[in-house]
Amino acid sequence: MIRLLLAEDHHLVRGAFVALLGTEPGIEVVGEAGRGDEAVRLAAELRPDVAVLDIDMPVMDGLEAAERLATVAPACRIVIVTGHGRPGYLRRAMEAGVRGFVGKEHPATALAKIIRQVHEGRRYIDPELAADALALRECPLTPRELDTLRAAAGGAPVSRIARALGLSEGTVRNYLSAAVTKLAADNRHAAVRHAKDMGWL
Amino acid sequence: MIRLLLAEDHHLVRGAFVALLGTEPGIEVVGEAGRGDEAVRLAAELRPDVAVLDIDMPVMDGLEAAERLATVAPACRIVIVTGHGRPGYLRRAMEAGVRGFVGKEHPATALAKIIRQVHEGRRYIDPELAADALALRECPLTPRELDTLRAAAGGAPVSRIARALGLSEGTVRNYLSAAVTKLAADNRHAAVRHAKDMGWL
DNA sequence: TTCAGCCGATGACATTTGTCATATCGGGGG
DNA sequence: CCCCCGATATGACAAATGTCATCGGCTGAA
Repeated sequence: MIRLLLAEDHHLVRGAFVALLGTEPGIEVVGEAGRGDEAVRLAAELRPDVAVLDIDMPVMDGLEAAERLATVAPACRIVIVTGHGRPGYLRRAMEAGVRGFVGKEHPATALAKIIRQVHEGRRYIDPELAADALALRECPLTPRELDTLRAAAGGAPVSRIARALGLSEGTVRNYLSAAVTKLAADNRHAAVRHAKDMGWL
Repeated sequence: MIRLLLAEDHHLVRGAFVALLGTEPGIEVVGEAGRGDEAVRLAAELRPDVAVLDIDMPVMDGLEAAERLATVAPACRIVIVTGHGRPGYLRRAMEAGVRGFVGKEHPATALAKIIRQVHEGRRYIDPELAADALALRECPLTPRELDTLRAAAGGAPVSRIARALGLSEGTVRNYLSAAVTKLAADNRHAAVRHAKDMGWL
Protein backbone atom coordinates (compact mmCIF):
# COMPACT_ATOMS: atom_id res chain seq x y z
CA MET A 1 0.00 0.00 0.00
CA ILE A 2 1.43 3.38 -1.06
CA ARG A 3 0.78 6.07 1.53
CA LEU A 4 0.14 9.32 -0.30
CA LEU A 5 0.18 12.98 0.71
CA LEU A 6 -1.76 15.35 -1.52
CA ALA A 7 -1.13 19.10 -1.68
CA GLU A 8 -3.29 21.31 -3.90
CA ASP A 9 -4.74 24.68 -2.99
CA HIS A 10 -8.10 24.32 -4.71
CA HIS A 11 -10.25 22.34 -2.38
CA LEU A 12 -12.58 21.22 -5.14
CA VAL A 13 -9.72 19.91 -7.24
CA ARG A 14 -8.06 18.31 -4.27
CA GLY A 15 -11.23 16.48 -3.37
CA ALA A 16 -11.53 15.32 -6.95
CA PHE A 17 -7.98 13.98 -6.89
CA VAL A 18 -8.77 12.08 -3.72
CA ALA A 19 -11.76 10.53 -5.49
CA LEU A 20 -9.62 9.70 -8.50
CA LEU A 21 -6.83 8.09 -6.49
CA GLY A 22 -9.12 6.59 -3.88
CA THR A 23 -10.45 4.14 -6.43
CA GLU A 24 -6.93 2.94 -7.21
CA PRO A 25 -5.91 -0.27 -5.51
CA GLY A 26 -2.67 -0.02 -3.58
CA ILE A 27 -2.88 3.72 -3.05
CA GLU A 28 -4.13 5.37 0.09
CA VAL A 29 -4.38 9.12 0.61
CA VAL A 30 -3.21 9.65 4.17
CA GLY A 31 -3.03 13.42 4.21
CA GLU A 32 -4.26 16.54 2.39
CA ALA A 33 -2.80 20.03 2.41
CA GLY A 34 -3.87 23.31 0.82
CA ARG A 35 -0.52 25.07 1.17
CA GLY A 36 3.12 24.15 0.84
CA ASP A 37 3.99 24.73 4.49
CA GLU A 38 1.07 22.55 5.54
CA ALA A 39 2.37 19.83 3.25
CA VAL A 40 5.84 20.00 4.82
CA ARG A 41 4.40 19.82 8.32
CA LEU A 42 2.15 16.90 7.43
CA ALA A 43 4.94 15.03 5.66
CA ALA A 44 7.16 15.29 8.72
CA GLU A 45 4.35 13.94 10.82
CA LEU A 46 2.84 11.29 8.58
CA ARG A 47 5.94 10.05 6.74
CA PRO A 48 4.11 9.32 3.49
CA ASP A 49 5.75 7.24 0.76
CA VAL A 50 4.88 9.70 -1.97
CA ALA A 51 3.82 13.37 -1.98
CA VAL A 52 1.92 14.86 -4.88
CA LEU A 53 2.46 18.64 -4.87
CA ASP A 54 0.78 21.27 -6.95
CA ILE A 55 3.13 24.17 -7.74
CA ASP A 56 0.64 26.97 -7.53
CA MET A 57 -0.19 27.33 -3.85
CA PRO A 58 -0.39 30.35 -1.55
CA VAL A 59 2.11 31.11 1.23
CA MET A 60 4.56 28.41 0.14
CA ASP A 61 4.51 26.98 -3.37
CA GLY A 62 5.02 23.35 -4.28
CA LEU A 63 8.59 23.79 -5.46
CA GLU A 64 9.73 25.32 -2.20
CA ALA A 65 7.86 22.58 -0.35
CA ALA A 66 9.69 19.98 -2.44
CA GLU A 67 13.04 21.57 -1.58
CA ARG A 68 12.23 21.43 2.14
CA LEU A 69 10.91 17.92 1.97
CA ALA A 70 14.29 16.78 0.67
CA THR A 71 15.71 17.48 4.12
CA VAL A 72 12.62 17.06 6.31
CA ALA A 73 11.41 13.77 4.85
CA PRO A 74 14.10 12.46 2.48
CA ALA A 75 12.43 9.08 2.12
CA CYS A 76 9.35 10.69 0.62
CA ARG A 77 9.36 10.59 -3.18
CA ILE A 78 7.82 13.64 -4.81
CA VAL A 79 5.57 14.14 -7.81
CA ILE A 80 5.07 17.73 -8.91
CA VAL A 81 1.87 18.70 -10.72
CA THR A 82 1.68 22.02 -12.53
CA GLY A 83 -0.97 23.92 -14.37
CA HIS A 84 1.14 26.25 -16.49
CA GLY A 85 4.23 24.75 -18.00
CA ARG A 86 6.72 27.49 -17.26
CA PRO A 87 10.16 26.21 -18.18
CA GLY A 88 12.42 26.75 -15.20
CA TYR A 89 9.94 25.06 -12.92
CA LEU A 90 11.15 21.72 -14.16
CA ARG A 91 14.77 22.70 -13.64
CA ARG A 92 14.10 23.79 -10.06
CA ALA A 93 12.16 20.60 -9.40
CA MET A 94 14.99 18.44 -10.70
CA GLU A 95 17.48 20.27 -8.50
CA ALA A 96 15.22 19.54 -5.53
CA GLY A 97 15.40 15.83 -6.30
CA VAL A 98 11.81 15.54 -7.49
CA ARG A 99 11.14 12.25 -9.27
CA GLY A 100 7.86 12.93 -11.02
CA PHE A 101 6.77 15.99 -12.97
CA VAL A 102 3.45 16.17 -14.84
CA GLY A 103 1.34 18.93 -16.34
CA LYS A 104 -2.36 19.18 -15.62
CA GLU A 105 -2.92 18.54 -19.33
CA HIS A 106 -1.75 15.00 -18.75
CA PRO A 107 -4.35 12.19 -19.12
CA ALA A 108 -5.90 11.53 -15.74
CA THR A 109 -5.76 7.78 -16.06
CA ALA A 110 -1.97 7.86 -16.08
CA LEU A 111 -1.57 9.52 -12.70
CA ALA A 112 -1.85 6.40 -10.56
CA LYS A 113 0.65 4.63 -12.76
CA ILE A 114 3.08 7.51 -12.42
CA ILE A 115 2.72 7.48 -8.66
CA ARG A 116 3.50 3.77 -8.54
CA GLN A 117 6.45 4.23 -10.84
CA VAL A 118 7.88 7.02 -8.70
CA HIS A 119 7.27 4.99 -5.57
CA GLU A 120 9.43 2.24 -7.04
CA GLY A 121 12.24 4.74 -7.36
CA ARG A 122 11.90 5.36 -11.05
CA ARG A 123 11.34 8.78 -12.58
CA TYR A 124 8.59 10.19 -14.73
CA ILE A 125 8.88 13.48 -16.58
CA ASP A 126 6.00 14.73 -18.71
CA PRO A 127 7.48 14.51 -22.22
CA GLU A 128 5.65 17.65 -23.26
CA LEU A 129 7.21 19.72 -20.51
CA ALA A 130 10.58 18.04 -20.82
CA ALA A 131 10.77 19.15 -24.43
CA ASP A 132 10.15 22.77 -23.40
CA ALA A 133 12.80 22.54 -20.73
CA LEU A 134 15.41 21.21 -23.11
CA ALA A 135 14.97 24.30 -25.20
CA LEU A 136 15.60 26.38 -22.08
CA ARG A 137 18.58 28.67 -22.26
CA GLU A 138 20.68 29.74 -19.34
CA CYS A 139 19.60 33.07 -17.93
CA PRO A 140 21.83 35.76 -19.47
CA LEU A 141 21.06 38.35 -16.79
CA THR A 142 23.30 39.26 -13.87
CA PRO A 143 21.82 39.02 -10.35
CA ARG A 144 21.33 42.76 -10.06
CA GLU A 145 19.66 42.97 -13.44
CA LEU A 146 17.26 40.30 -12.25
CA ASP A 147 16.57 42.20 -9.03
CA THR A 148 15.84 45.30 -11.01
CA LEU A 149 13.55 43.49 -13.43
CA ARG A 150 11.71 41.90 -10.54
CA ALA A 151 11.16 45.30 -8.97
CA ALA A 152 9.94 46.61 -12.31
CA ALA A 153 7.21 43.99 -12.53
CA GLY A 154 3.88 45.55 -11.74
CA GLY A 155 4.64 48.72 -13.64
CA ALA A 156 6.49 50.76 -11.05
CA PRO A 157 8.24 53.84 -12.45
CA VAL A 158 12.04 54.00 -12.36
CA SER A 159 11.97 56.41 -9.41
CA ARG A 160 10.19 53.88 -7.19
CA ILE A 161 12.39 51.00 -8.33
CA ALA A 162 15.46 53.04 -7.50
CA ARG A 163 14.13 53.83 -4.04
CA ALA A 164 13.14 50.22 -3.44
CA LEU A 165 16.59 48.95 -4.33
CA GLY A 166 18.57 51.82 -2.89
CA LEU A 167 20.11 52.65 -6.26
CA SER A 168 20.36 55.80 -8.31
CA GLU A 169 17.81 56.20 -11.07
CA GLY A 170 20.53 56.19 -13.67
CA THR A 171 21.81 52.84 -12.49
CA VAL A 172 18.34 51.37 -12.58
CA ARG A 173 17.92 52.54 -16.13
CA ASN A 174 21.26 51.04 -17.07
CA TYR A 175 20.25 47.68 -15.64
CA LEU A 176 16.86 47.76 -17.26
CA SER A 177 18.37 48.77 -20.55
CA ALA A 178 20.86 45.91 -20.34
CA ALA A 179 18.07 43.46 -19.53
CA VAL A 180 15.91 44.71 -22.38
CA THR A 181 18.82 44.41 -24.78
CA LYS A 182 19.81 40.93 -23.64
CA LEU A 183 16.25 39.66 -23.89
CA ALA A 184 15.65 41.40 -27.20
CA ALA A 185 12.47 42.93 -25.82
CA ASP A 186 10.71 46.14 -26.85
CA ASN A 187 10.78 47.56 -23.35
CA ARG A 188 11.12 46.49 -19.77
CA HIS A 189 7.52 45.36 -19.45
CA ALA A 190 7.91 42.96 -22.32
CA ALA A 191 11.24 41.95 -20.79
CA VAL A 192 9.54 41.17 -17.49
CA ARG A 193 7.02 39.01 -19.24
CA HIS A 194 9.69 37.22 -21.22
CA ALA A 195 11.80 36.55 -18.14
CA LYS A 196 8.76 35.22 -16.33
CA ASP A 197 7.95 32.89 -19.20
CA MET A 198 11.48 31.57 -19.17
CA GLY A 199 11.31 30.94 -15.46
CA TRP A 200 14.06 33.43 -14.66
CA LEU A 201 12.02 35.69 -12.48
CA MET B 1 -30.50 10.24 -13.41
CA ILE B 2 -28.90 13.63 -14.06
CA ARG B 3 -27.03 13.67 -17.38
CA LEU B 4 -23.94 15.83 -16.95
CA LEU B 5 -21.56 17.57 -19.35
CA LEU B 6 -18.15 18.46 -17.98
CA ALA B 7 -15.88 21.13 -19.46
CA GLU B 8 -12.44 21.77 -18.00
CA ASP B 9 -9.23 22.31 -19.92
CA HIS B 10 -6.86 20.44 -17.64
CA HIS B 11 -7.20 16.83 -18.53
CA LEU B 12 -5.92 15.65 -15.17
CA VAL B 13 -8.41 17.77 -13.28
CA ARG B 14 -11.24 16.81 -15.59
CA GLY B 15 -10.52 13.16 -15.06
CA ALA B 16 -10.49 13.73 -11.34
CA PHE B 17 -13.87 15.44 -11.51
CA VAL B 18 -15.26 12.50 -13.42
CA ALA B 19 -13.99 10.22 -10.68
CA LEU B 20 -15.48 12.47 -8.02
CA LEU B 21 -18.89 12.68 -9.66
CA GLY B 22 -18.87 9.14 -10.97
CA THR B 23 -19.24 7.82 -7.45
CA GLU B 24 -22.35 9.92 -6.90
CA PRO B 25 -25.64 8.11 -7.30
CA GLY B 26 -28.04 9.77 -9.70
CA ILE B 27 -25.35 11.58 -11.65
CA GLU B 28 -23.91 10.38 -14.93
CA VAL B 29 -21.17 12.15 -16.87
CA VAL B 30 -22.26 11.84 -20.48
CA GLY B 31 -19.69 14.13 -22.08
CA GLU B 32 -16.33 15.78 -21.51
CA ALA B 33 -14.83 18.84 -23.19
CA GLY B 34 -11.52 20.60 -22.92
CA ARG B 35 -12.61 23.86 -24.56
CA GLY B 36 -15.70 26.04 -24.54
CA ASP B 37 -16.54 25.51 -28.17
CA GLU B 38 -16.30 21.78 -27.73
CA ALA B 39 -18.69 22.05 -24.80
CA VAL B 40 -21.22 23.96 -26.88
CA ARG B 41 -21.02 21.42 -29.68
CA LEU B 42 -21.39 18.50 -27.31
CA ALA B 43 -24.29 20.12 -25.46
CA ALA B 44 -26.19 20.61 -28.70
CA GLU B 45 -25.63 16.99 -29.55
CA LEU B 46 -26.06 15.29 -26.18
CA ARG B 47 -28.70 17.52 -24.58
CA PRO B 48 -27.37 17.12 -21.05
CA ASP B 49 -29.45 18.19 -18.05
CA VAL B 50 -26.60 20.10 -16.45
CA ALA B 51 -23.28 21.46 -17.74
CA VAL B 52 -20.38 22.15 -15.42
CA LEU B 53 -18.08 24.69 -17.07
CA ASP B 54 -14.68 25.85 -15.97
CA ILE B 55 -14.08 29.49 -16.87
CA ASP B 56 -10.43 29.28 -17.75
CA MET B 57 -10.31 27.41 -21.04
CA PRO B 58 -8.45 28.09 -24.29
CA VAL B 59 -10.15 29.18 -27.54
CA MET B 60 -13.53 29.79 -25.89
CA ASP B 61 -13.85 30.34 -22.16
CA GLY B 62 -16.61 28.99 -19.95
CA LEU B 63 -18.50 32.26 -19.72
CA GLU B 64 -18.80 32.63 -23.45
CA ALA B 65 -19.82 28.99 -23.67
CA ALA B 66 -22.52 29.64 -21.06
CA GLU B 67 -23.83 32.57 -23.07
CA ARG B 68 -24.05 30.43 -26.19
CA LEU B 69 -25.63 27.53 -24.39
CA ALA B 70 -28.48 29.80 -23.36
CA THR B 71 -29.61 29.82 -27.00
CA VAL B 72 -28.21 26.50 -28.23
CA ALA B 73 -29.45 24.34 -25.37
CA PRO B 74 -31.75 26.45 -23.20
CA ALA B 75 -32.95 23.44 -21.21
CA CYS B 76 -29.45 22.80 -19.97
CA ARG B 77 -28.78 24.30 -16.52
CA ILE B 78 -25.29 25.61 -16.02
CA VAL B 79 -22.83 25.51 -13.15
CA ILE B 80 -19.73 27.66 -13.53
CA VAL B 81 -16.54 26.68 -11.75
CA THR B 82 -13.73 29.17 -11.46
CA GLY B 83 -10.21 29.09 -10.12
CA HIS B 84 -9.54 32.76 -9.51
CA GLY B 85 -12.39 34.73 -8.07
CA ARG B 86 -12.18 37.69 -10.36
CA PRO B 87 -15.13 39.92 -9.63
CA GLY B 88 -17.00 40.60 -12.84
CA TYR B 89 -17.06 36.95 -13.77
CA LEU B 90 -20.03 36.41 -11.51
CA ARG B 91 -21.86 39.33 -13.01
CA ARG B 92 -21.33 38.04 -16.53
CA ALA B 93 -22.41 34.58 -15.49
CA MET B 94 -25.62 35.87 -13.95
CA GLU B 95 -26.42 37.81 -17.11
CA ALA B 96 -25.99 34.59 -19.07
CA GLY B 97 -28.60 32.90 -16.91
CA VAL B 98 -26.14 30.64 -15.10
CA ARG B 99 -27.71 28.99 -12.04
CA GLY B 100 -24.65 27.74 -10.17
CA PHE B 101 -21.37 29.52 -9.47
CA VAL B 102 -18.64 28.02 -7.31
CA GLY B 103 -14.97 28.70 -6.71
CA LYS B 104 -12.42 25.94 -6.80
CA GLU B 105 -11.79 26.68 -3.12
CA HIS B 106 -15.20 25.22 -2.40
CA PRO B 107 -15.36 21.93 -0.47
CA ALA B 108 -15.40 19.08 -2.94
CA THR B 109 -18.08 17.13 -1.15
CA ALA B 110 -20.61 19.88 -1.84
CA LEU B 111 -20.34 19.76 -5.62
CA ALA B 112 -22.75 16.90 -6.21
CA LYS B 113 -25.31 18.54 -3.96
CA ILE B 114 -24.98 21.79 -5.87
CA ILE B 115 -25.46 19.99 -9.16
CA ARG B 116 -28.64 18.36 -7.89
CA GLN B 117 -29.89 21.65 -6.54
CA VAL B 118 -29.28 23.40 -9.85
CA HIS B 119 -30.90 20.55 -11.72
CA GLU B 120 -34.04 21.09 -9.68
CA GLY B 121 -34.12 24.66 -10.90
CA ARG B 122 -32.76 26.28 -7.80
CA ARG B 123 -29.67 28.46 -7.72
CA TYR B 124 -26.41 28.21 -5.87
CA ILE B 125 -23.89 31.04 -5.60
CA ASP B 126 -20.66 30.57 -3.69
CA PRO B 127 -21.14 32.93 -0.73
CA GLU B 128 -17.44 33.82 -0.75
CA LEU B 129 -17.53 35.01 -4.34
CA ALA B 130 -20.93 36.63 -3.96
CA ALA B 131 -19.51 38.82 -1.21
CA ASP B 132 -16.67 39.95 -3.49
CA ALA B 133 -19.10 40.71 -6.26
CA LEU B 134 -21.25 42.87 -4.04
CA ALA B 135 -18.24 45.01 -3.26
CA LEU B 136 -17.58 45.32 -6.99
CA ARG B 137 -17.44 48.78 -8.41
CA GLU B 138 -18.63 49.51 -11.90
CA CYS B 139 -15.83 49.70 -14.43
CA PRO B 140 -15.21 53.38 -15.20
CA LEU B 141 -13.62 52.70 -18.58
CA THR B 142 -15.31 53.01 -21.94
CA PRO B 143 -15.26 49.97 -24.25
CA ARG B 144 -12.54 51.42 -26.45
CA GLU B 145 -10.41 52.29 -23.46
CA LEU B 146 -10.73 48.69 -22.38
CA ASP B 147 -9.78 47.43 -25.84
CA THR B 148 -6.72 49.64 -25.80
CA LEU B 149 -5.69 48.53 -22.33
CA ARG B 150 -6.13 44.93 -23.34
CA ALA B 151 -3.90 45.43 -26.35
CA ALA B 152 -1.36 47.15 -24.11
CA ALA B 153 -1.08 44.14 -21.83
CA GLY B 154 2.12 42.31 -22.59
CA GLY B 155 4.13 45.46 -23.00
CA ALA B 156 3.51 46.28 -26.64
CA PRO B 157 4.63 49.77 -27.67
CA VAL B 158 2.02 52.31 -28.72
CA SER B 159 2.87 51.88 -32.39
CA ARG B 160 1.95 48.19 -32.32
CA ILE B 161 -1.22 48.79 -30.32
CA ALA B 162 -2.28 51.40 -32.84
CA ARG B 163 -1.69 49.02 -35.71
CA ALA B 164 -3.49 46.19 -33.96
CA LEU B 165 -6.59 48.31 -33.34
CA GLY B 166 -6.46 50.29 -36.54
CA LEU B 167 -6.20 53.59 -34.69
CA SER B 168 -3.81 56.50 -34.88
CA GLU B 169 -1.04 56.55 -32.30
CA GLY B 170 -2.36 59.77 -30.86
CA THR B 171 -5.76 58.24 -30.23
CA VAL B 172 -4.20 55.25 -28.54
CA ARG B 173 -2.25 57.51 -26.25
CA ASN B 174 -5.37 59.46 -25.44
CA TYR B 175 -7.23 56.31 -24.48
CA LEU B 176 -4.36 55.00 -22.44
CA SER B 177 -3.94 58.33 -20.74
CA ALA B 178 -7.65 58.40 -19.91
CA ALA B 179 -7.46 54.87 -18.52
CA VAL B 180 -4.40 55.65 -16.44
CA THR B 181 -6.08 58.74 -15.04
CA LYS B 182 -9.36 57.00 -14.26
CA LEU B 183 -7.59 54.14 -12.51
CA ALA B 184 -5.20 56.49 -10.71
CA ALA B 185 -2.26 54.41 -11.92
CA ASP B 186 1.32 55.50 -12.50
CA ASN B 187 1.37 54.29 -16.08
CA ARG B 188 -0.46 51.97 -18.41
CA HIS B 189 1.27 48.86 -17.16
CA ALA B 190 0.13 49.51 -13.62
CA ALA B 191 -3.29 50.32 -15.07
CA VAL B 192 -3.39 46.97 -16.86
CA ARG B 193 -2.58 45.17 -13.64
CA HIS B 194 -5.21 47.11 -11.74
CA ALA B 195 -7.90 46.47 -14.34
CA LYS B 196 -7.04 42.78 -14.33
CA ASP B 197 -7.34 42.62 -10.57
CA MET B 198 -10.74 44.24 -10.72
CA GLY B 199 -11.92 41.81 -13.35
CA TRP B 200 -12.43 44.48 -15.97
CA LEU B 201 -9.99 43.10 -18.47
C1' DT C 1 -33.97 69.67 -30.83
C1' DT C 2 -30.41 70.14 -27.80
C1' DC C 3 -26.99 68.25 -25.08
C1' DA C 4 -23.95 64.99 -23.18
C1' DG C 5 -20.84 61.42 -24.02
C1' DC C 6 -18.16 58.38 -26.80
C1' DC C 7 -15.22 57.84 -30.89
C1' DG C 8 -11.42 59.30 -33.51
C1' DA C 9 -7.96 62.60 -34.73
C1' DT C 10 -4.22 66.33 -34.43
C1' DG C 11 -0.63 69.22 -32.37
C1' DA C 12 2.12 70.83 -28.59
C1' DC C 13 4.51 70.05 -24.52
C1' DA C 14 6.60 67.91 -20.32
C1' DT C 15 8.13 63.75 -18.43
C1' DT C 16 9.79 59.20 -18.51
C1' DT C 17 12.41 55.76 -20.73
C1' DG C 18 15.97 53.70 -23.34
C1' DT C 19 20.67 54.01 -24.98
C1' DC C 20 25.45 55.11 -24.89
C1' DA C 21 29.94 56.71 -23.33
C1' DT C 22 32.50 56.95 -19.55
C1' DA C 23 34.27 56.67 -14.70
C1' DT C 24 35.53 54.45 -10.17
C1' DC C 25 35.91 50.49 -7.20
C1' DG C 26 36.62 45.44 -5.93
C1' DG C 27 37.30 40.82 -6.66
C1' DG C 28 38.93 36.74 -9.21
C1' DG C 29 41.65 34.37 -12.76
C1' DG C 30 45.58 33.84 -15.49
C1' DC D 1 50.49 41.77 -10.99
C1' DC D 2 47.31 42.94 -14.47
C1' DC D 3 42.99 42.53 -16.77
C1' DC D 4 38.26 41.78 -17.05
C1' DC D 5 33.80 41.93 -15.26
C1' DG D 6 30.10 43.25 -12.36
C1' DA D 7 28.21 46.92 -9.44
C1' DT D 8 27.40 51.64 -9.26
C1' DA D 9 27.28 56.26 -10.84
C1' DT D 10 26.91 60.54 -14.06
C1' DG D 11 25.81 63.15 -18.09
C1' DA D 12 23.91 63.60 -22.61
C1' DC D 13 20.75 62.59 -26.09
C1' DA D 14 16.99 60.35 -28.60
C1' DA D 15 12.73 58.05 -28.52
C1' DA D 16 8.54 56.75 -26.29
C1' DT D 17 5.01 58.03 -23.28
C1' DG D 18 1.66 60.83 -20.71
C1' DT D 19 -1.07 65.00 -20.62
C1' DC D 20 -3.85 68.61 -22.38
C1' DA D 21 -6.58 71.48 -25.46
C1' DT D 22 -9.34 71.19 -29.28
C1' DC D 23 -11.81 69.59 -33.22
C1' DG D 24 -15.66 67.11 -35.86
C1' DG D 25 -18.93 63.24 -36.28
C1' DC D 26 -22.33 60.34 -34.29
C1' DT D 27 -25.92 58.58 -31.11
C1' DG D 28 -29.03 58.25 -27.43
C1' DA D 29 -31.52 60.53 -23.78
C1' DA D 30 -33.95 64.47 -22.00
